[in-house]
Amino acid sequence: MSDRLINELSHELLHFFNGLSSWESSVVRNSDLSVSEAHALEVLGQFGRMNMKSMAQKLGVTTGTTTVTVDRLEKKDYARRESIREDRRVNLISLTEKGCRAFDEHNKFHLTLTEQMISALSEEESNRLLTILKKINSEIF
Amino acid sequence: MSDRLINELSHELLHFFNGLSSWESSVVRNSDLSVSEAHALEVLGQFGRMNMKSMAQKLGVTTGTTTVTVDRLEKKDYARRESIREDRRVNLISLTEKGCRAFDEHNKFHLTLTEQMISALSEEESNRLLTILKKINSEIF
DNA sequence: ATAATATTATTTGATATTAAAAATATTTTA
DNA sequence: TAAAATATTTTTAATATCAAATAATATTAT
Repeated sequence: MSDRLINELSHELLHFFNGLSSWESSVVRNSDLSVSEAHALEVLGQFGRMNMKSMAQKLGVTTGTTTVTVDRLEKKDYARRESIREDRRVNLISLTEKGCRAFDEHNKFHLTLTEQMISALSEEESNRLLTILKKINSEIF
Repeated sequence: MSDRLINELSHELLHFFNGLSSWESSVVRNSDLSVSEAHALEVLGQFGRMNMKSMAQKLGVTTGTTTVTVDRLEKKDYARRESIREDRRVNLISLTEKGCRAFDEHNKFHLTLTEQMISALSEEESNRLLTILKKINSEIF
C-alpha cells in the first residue's frame, strides 16, 4: 500500500477526529453535564439498562469511578439504580425520563452534525462513507 | 436527504468516534503522558513552535490550563519555553528532542491504525475515504 | 450444610486534571 | 507617560481517576 495514501489518510483522520472532539466538547460544555457524565448518558441511552460492571467496561474505567459517575447522574435525576431479585449484589442502571430527554437532545446534535457532513458530500459519497464506516467499525472497532 | 441515511451515518460515526477515542486513550495510557499532555504534544508536533495563546486555541482550552500543561511537559523535558526579544510577554513553546521523538513515536501508532483501516478496505475505497475526509475537514472542521 | 472462594458494588485515600478568577507583568496606543 | 490591551502565572474549587480495602451476596466444593 502506498506510503502517500497512508500518510495523507492518517493526517486527515487526525484532523477529522480532532474536529469531532472539539465539536463534542463544545456541545457538552453547553449542557448540564460533565464530560464523563455525558459519556455515561450516551452509553446508557445507546445500550439501555445495565449493571455497574458492564457499564464500567463500556466506559473503559473502574467500577469505583462508575459508582461516582452514577451517583452524580442520580443526584441530577438523569439516571436511577434498580435492584433485582435474582442477585441482590447487582444494581441495574437506567435513564430516567429526564435522562432520556437529554439523550434524545444530545442525539439531535449528532444528527445535525451528520446532516452538515452530508451536505458537504454528494449523495453517492454519503452512501460510500456509510459503507466504508460500516466496514471499519465491524472489522476494527 | 433520506432520514435513513442520516440516522445510519450518525450511528456509524458515533461508533467510529468511540472506537478512535478508546484506541487513542489506550495508546496514551501506555505512555508517559496524560491525555491532555499527549494532545498538547500532538499540536506542537503538527504545527510547530507557537505561543501560549494560539496553543490554547488549538487545544480548545483556556490559556491558564495551557500554562499548567506546558509546565508539566517542560518538567518531563518534552517541551520548552523560549522568550523572544520583540515581546517579553510572549513565550514560544516548542518540542525538545525528547518531545520530537515522542511525537514521532505517537505518529507511528497513528500510521499503524491507518494501515489497519486501509487493509479493511479496497484500494478504491481507501481513496474514496481520503477524498471524503478532505471535503468534510475543509468544509466543516 | 458449611466453609472456601468469587463476584458485585461501594467507600476511602491519594493524585491528577480542569476551568475560572485574580494577580502580575509587559507592550501598545492614544 | 497614562491608560488600555495582551500574555502569563497563580490560586481556588470542582471533577475525574485509580488502587486498595470493605461489605454484601452468590457460587462451588467438600
